[in-house]
Amino acid sequence: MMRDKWCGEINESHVGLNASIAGWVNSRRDHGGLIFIDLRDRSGIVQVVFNPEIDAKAHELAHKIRNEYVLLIKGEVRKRPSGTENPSIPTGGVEVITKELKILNECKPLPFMIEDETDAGEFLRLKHRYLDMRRPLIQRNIILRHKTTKAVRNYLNLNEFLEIETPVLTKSTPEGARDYLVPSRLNPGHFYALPQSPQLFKQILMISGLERYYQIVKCFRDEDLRADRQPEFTQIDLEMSFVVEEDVMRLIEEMMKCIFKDVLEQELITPFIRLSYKEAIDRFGTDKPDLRFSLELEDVRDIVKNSSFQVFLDVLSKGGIVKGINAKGCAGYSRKEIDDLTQEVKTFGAKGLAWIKIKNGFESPITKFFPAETLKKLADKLEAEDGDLLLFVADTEKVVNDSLARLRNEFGKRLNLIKDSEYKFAWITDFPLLEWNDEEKRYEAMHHPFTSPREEDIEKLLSLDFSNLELFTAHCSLFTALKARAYDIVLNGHEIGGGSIRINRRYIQNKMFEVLGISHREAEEKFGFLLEALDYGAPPHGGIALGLDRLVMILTGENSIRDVIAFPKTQKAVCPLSNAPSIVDEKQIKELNIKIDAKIDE
RNA sequence: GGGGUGGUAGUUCAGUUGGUUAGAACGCCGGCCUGUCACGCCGGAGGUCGCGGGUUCGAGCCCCGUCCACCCCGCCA
Repeated sequence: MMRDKWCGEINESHVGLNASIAGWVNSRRDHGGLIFIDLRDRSGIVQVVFNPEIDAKAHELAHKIRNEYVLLIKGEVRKRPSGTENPSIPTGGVEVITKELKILNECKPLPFMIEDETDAGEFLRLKHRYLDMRRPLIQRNIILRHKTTKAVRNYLNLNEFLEIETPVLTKSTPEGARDYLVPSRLNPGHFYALPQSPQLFKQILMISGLERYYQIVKCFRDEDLRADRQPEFTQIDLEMSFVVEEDVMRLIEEMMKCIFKDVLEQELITPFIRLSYKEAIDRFGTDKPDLRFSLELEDVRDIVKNSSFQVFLDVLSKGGIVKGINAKGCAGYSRKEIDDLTQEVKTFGAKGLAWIKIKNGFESPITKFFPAETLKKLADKLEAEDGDLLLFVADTEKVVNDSLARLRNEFGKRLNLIKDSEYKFAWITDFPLLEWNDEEKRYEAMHHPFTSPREEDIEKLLSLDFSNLELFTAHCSLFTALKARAYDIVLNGHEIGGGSIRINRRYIQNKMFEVLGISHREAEEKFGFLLEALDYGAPPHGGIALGLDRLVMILTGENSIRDVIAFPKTQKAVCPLSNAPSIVDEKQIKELNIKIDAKIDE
């Protein structure tokens, strides 16, 4: 080994000893006589001193040292002279007096400075990710991610799970996200798909009798990006046989306990809160509520129907809803501030935002449509006090809930209702089995097509006739009443995972495909191997997949999963470091029997 | 596909009503400096104002288009 100590581990106990350390020059302070250098490696920073009276040669050489030069230093650990200690770093009581300096490599002037509080643009940071990742903050994130996967593996290994790999070159499936496709050279005109998740394979593993499977695995979805969505992302994927919902949820609760203990040294309280999908939507407007604060939505239909406010009445007559939220203490909001909030809800399709300020009475352009008694009831319902701002949205259920859920989160932040370092888990259960897709005019699986309906809904499902569209629509309410054996896990307002108990009987799976409008032939083509496997003694099974990137993002307190991924992509799914994707040689394309039909800017 | 914000020195930004030579800080280069740790002091270099077009006597600034980045909607079982 070139070195025998890490920079960050040097302390008072090493005083008087010789040490070899290596690392990068974090900063230099050249006094002409004495030269100080902060040397950094993964473990931390230690001050190195060059004194011409101790080693004139090293001192001379040290003049040319610049930031991020790579050095090997041999020297003596010394207590710093009294009064020159630096309490702001862990090694601040000591320093290394250089007796031998070796410059292992030089470094050009940097495109941006390497410091935790960098203000460099993100694109630049990603382009030079190797420099960005030298920042202790990013290193901390990467290390924390490692600790998380280590805790996961420890826990699952102890619980008889087997880590099993599944194919990356796999089959395109019709449901779900857009696939990334890989052309097959050996099979002209045929394509693999990169897996959106190992869903089918993990079910096959259960049918194979392997009982408990897990994998920390890359998944791929060719959809547009967000702060918490990358085209390739990592799941903690697991599946178990002979279990019901409760078993999977308990297992994950225990796993989270281990993660929090190992990674954050925190005790989690279990079981986590359980909310039905309906309750989550009713109270918070979303199936991923942030439970660190209350600020709940209130349904005010019954109250506002006693008004002459046509906007509300129209919505109600069309079967829409009206809900409100109380922005505590915001009665002082200006016209512009309310306009900005209105703009915010318009992105969800809301046509407007009704407001009432509580200021020694009711102040609002709409009060004239409301009898005094009705206003009083509204205020009571929203527990309004003097100084509050009441906000209402009237529209379809979806628009109202989406809009107010956003406002709720916004006010959670603005009103400082959210404590950092607080973690609120919840399980969301009792999801509808099906969801109407208005674009395709058909029902879709809310979770995925392999999710089992509730036991008591199976008979209902089987008895229904889906062959004709009219009956289909006539039975609308029946379909939406069907519940899935699915569960999502939510942490601080982020969906960090979801799973279900799967269908393990062929006839039920067949029926599901029928409901989803997937023809017998298509089902055979796309999922035939699973369907067939179901015929050969498929055990009851279920599982879950957790988004590792999102989980680690929350554990590190970051706002984007890009900060917890070593090599993330930009919003256009470009890797600024490698410049992928790129055009390829004509020859490569030809070998794949593919023709490009696109204008390409080189 | 849509909405929003941004793009000026290596970096982060400022740049007035369209008007002379486009500034600051940090970084970089040279010099001085033996207790600094945001070292200090003196001096210096550094610009295709994202790109293309237009309006104008004159554009970093106004208009049109385009590219890129970030946030959001759609989309993401």
